[in-house]
Amino acid sequence: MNSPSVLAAAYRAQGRKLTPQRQLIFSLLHDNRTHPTAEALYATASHKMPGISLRTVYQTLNELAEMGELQAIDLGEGVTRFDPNVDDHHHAICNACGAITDVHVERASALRPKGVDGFNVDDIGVVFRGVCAKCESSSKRSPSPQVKKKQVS
Amino acid sequence: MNSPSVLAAAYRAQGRKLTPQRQLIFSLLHDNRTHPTAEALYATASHKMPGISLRTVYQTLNELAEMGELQAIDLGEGVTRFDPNVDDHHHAICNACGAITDVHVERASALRPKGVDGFNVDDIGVVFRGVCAKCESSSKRSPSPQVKKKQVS
DNA sequence: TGTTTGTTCGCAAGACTTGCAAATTAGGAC
DNA sequence: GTCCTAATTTGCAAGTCTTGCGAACAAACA
Repeated sequence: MNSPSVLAAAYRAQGRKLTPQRQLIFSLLHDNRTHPTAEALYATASHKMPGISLRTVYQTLNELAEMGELQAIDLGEGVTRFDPNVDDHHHAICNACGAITDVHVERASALRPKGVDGFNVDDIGVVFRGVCAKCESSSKRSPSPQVKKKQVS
Repeated sequence: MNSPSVLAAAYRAQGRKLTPQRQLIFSLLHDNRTHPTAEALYATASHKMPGISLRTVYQTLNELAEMGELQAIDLGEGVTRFDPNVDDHHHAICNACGAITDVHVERASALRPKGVDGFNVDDIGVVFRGVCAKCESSSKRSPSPQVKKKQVS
């Protein structure tokens, strides 16, 4: 995602207005690697700007996604998460703590589906599920499950 | 997924009852490659057994998923789909017609996430998005978009 | 400062799934 | 074949996440 100032310019260039709400959301998203949900961003935003509405957060996130400034991702949790990282990347999800990490996968773009003829691939998504280093080490003392149901496959 | 008769035995072995509703669902799922949603199965089931409830369909599907007889998959459409194919496989989704196809991916299990240390991979899911052969050829005459938002990445 | 749009906000509504309690029934005993 | 008991099925209400809508508001610009 571009920096808040670049986004501000992009918004103006498109005839969109630069409101305090939008600017706040830009800043909260900048360099954010937590893959927040709209609710999570709303919680943080409310802290800095009491009164901002969840509706506005959703709206701004959708705008940014449409503009290609961020990626809306759905990992099968029932909620949409937003990722400011729009470079080519994939995700690793910890089954214990739920943390989502952006990862690179070598030669991922070279993967091809077998068993289906003439399928024209536009996009490839790889999702790793497992246990992150932090949970791996702490689980030696206290296991902490956290996943509800089988997801993306 | 096992055959209806094997499932029947498995159910009895677990002290579960073999109801007509369950048997019907077993048969509808057998060799089903459409990745149906609960609603879709309910529609078909209702046809053969008027009065069956959507609640029962959901319940039975969840049971089967827990038993490992089928896989609940969420491709980010907002609905859960069920796949009787529990072998190691991945999915190709047509952005035009929405069809979901089971596919194999060579060396998929050898993929590793880069950029995250000590992540212990349990499961890898690959999703291909693009246009299937059928839509590819028909689009030469009539384009037919169908996707709402960006999904699994 | 005034005007014009684009925005924000709050609430209702929509889609999908599950919780719950009452009515029903499969499966085993007699 | 008849009973009994625990598992199931049902229908409805409730819960979660996200969007539609209309009124009030404010950024951008003359």
